[in-house]
Amino acid sequence: MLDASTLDRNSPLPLYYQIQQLLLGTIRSGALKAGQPLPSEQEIAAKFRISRMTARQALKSLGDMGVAYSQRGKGTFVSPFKLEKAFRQVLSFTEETRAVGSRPSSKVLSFESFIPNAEIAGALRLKPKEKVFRLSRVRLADSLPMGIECSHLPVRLYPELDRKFDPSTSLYSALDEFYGISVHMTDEVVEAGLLDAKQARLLQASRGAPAFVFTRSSYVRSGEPVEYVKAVYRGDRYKLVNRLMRQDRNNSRG
Amino acid sequence: MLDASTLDRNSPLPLYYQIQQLLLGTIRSGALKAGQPLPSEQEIAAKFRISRMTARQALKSLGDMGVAYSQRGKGTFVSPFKLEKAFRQVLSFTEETRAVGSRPSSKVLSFESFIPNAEIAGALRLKPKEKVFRLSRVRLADSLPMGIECSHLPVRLYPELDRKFDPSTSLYSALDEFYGISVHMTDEVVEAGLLDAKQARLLQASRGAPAFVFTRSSYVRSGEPVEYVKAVYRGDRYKLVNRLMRQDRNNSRG
DNA sequence: AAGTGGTCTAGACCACTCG
DNA sequence: GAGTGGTCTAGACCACTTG
Repeated sequence: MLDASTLDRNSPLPLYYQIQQLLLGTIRSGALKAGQPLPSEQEIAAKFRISRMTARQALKSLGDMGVAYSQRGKGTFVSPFKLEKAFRQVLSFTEETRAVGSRPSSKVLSFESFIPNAEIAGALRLKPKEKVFRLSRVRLADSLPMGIECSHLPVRLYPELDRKFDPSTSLYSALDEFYGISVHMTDEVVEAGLLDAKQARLLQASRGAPAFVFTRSSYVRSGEPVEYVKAVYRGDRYKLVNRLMRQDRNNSRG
Repeated sequence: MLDASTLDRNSPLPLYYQIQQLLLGTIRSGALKAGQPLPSEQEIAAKFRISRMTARQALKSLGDMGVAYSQRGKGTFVSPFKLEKAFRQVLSFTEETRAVGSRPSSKVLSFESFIPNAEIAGALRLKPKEKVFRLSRVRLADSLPMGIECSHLPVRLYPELDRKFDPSTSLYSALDEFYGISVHMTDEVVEAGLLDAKQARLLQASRGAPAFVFTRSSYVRSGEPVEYVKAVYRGDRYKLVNRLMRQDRNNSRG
């Protein structure tokens, strides 16, 4: 396995990345378990006949991914934390629901364009009288109503979205596919609240039942806001799972 | 500013880190704004008379911190996202409260050791009949009750904690100082619920008011669990602020 | 003393972007 | 074509950990 012949020097994939994938494979296969040492930088460099800096880059990339961690003088070890699970990323309802093994679906309540109020216009940094699409949907997992989501999307960024987007599919996929806009970051505020009468009816729950209230602003890498969401989820069917890391002292000493 | 003389080659701090700090300073001072280009790798290397790889490491570290991002062929730019704020890290109540400019305090409800139930013992991976400390506190910000926290800590890891720890100080600081144990990661489950009669009384709120219910397991880097917390927070005084990043394609192509 | 990761050098070739 | 970041080399010295 750890052999120079397994590397393809003509591949467009960099050498460090090919090695990263090999090491990732041995970890995922279970051959290397949590806490066990990975091959050292010197060992990798020798076996693959590459420079130590390249071997180091492969191990470093595993560290950046959270799959391994290094200790000076000791070695590099498999991290006990599987961040493939439970790490909270920007996920659409579709992705999130599939990730837990359920089947996502939607019931569209409304899909229209209009000039929004100051809260929405401010969050999306709209010009005066600029329009947005508003897409309101009940979200279901395995046909059980989970929550109500109300997305606001600037018409300027998504011309003819109402004709191009099939609401039975993932909104994020459509935005990426049709407009080349992919969300890089989302800021989310979560509040604890109670369902009002209308929400309770749509979610087939009791009025006054506990609920999560989400307000989300999403941005592309340049910082431009591209979506503003208000959502209410049933407190009895929805849990938040967060993984929080302590500040890493590597790059911010002191 | 960008001058070889500003680097200290005898410092124990690495050169790339000194450069990182200089660049961070120009960004924090506002001299370099979101979206503007940082000096290129070649430029930094020339001005500081260091190798390009070292200049690259400085820029890379800013990228890892989320302060900047690089585009092949174009340059490295200041990220529009200030992750110094709102990025959700492992923070104690003390740290979190101070971060928003309020004064944290606590009222200790109980502090005792006992053999816990299966839920707690399982989360902390205790041996049969192994004891834990349980520290129950009402948490206050500027003297307003915010929530009730109930920490469980294995006695094995923290001998004589009940004598060493001053409950008016930060628990995390004490664990680090007295036992060299520093939390690396926390998995958190958040549920939406309602205050029961006892909780409402302790929090000076109404029974049935909306609330957050937290269950947190904290680990050191090796994966060993070191704390298990159950907490209830007032829904009207507490908000969760999360920052979610979309999966980065850098180190996990495909 | 031997092995480990952390830093650093002085080059090199490449793919990409932009004018 | 000039400038940028991405990758890679073949060395080097250091601090740290362990037997």
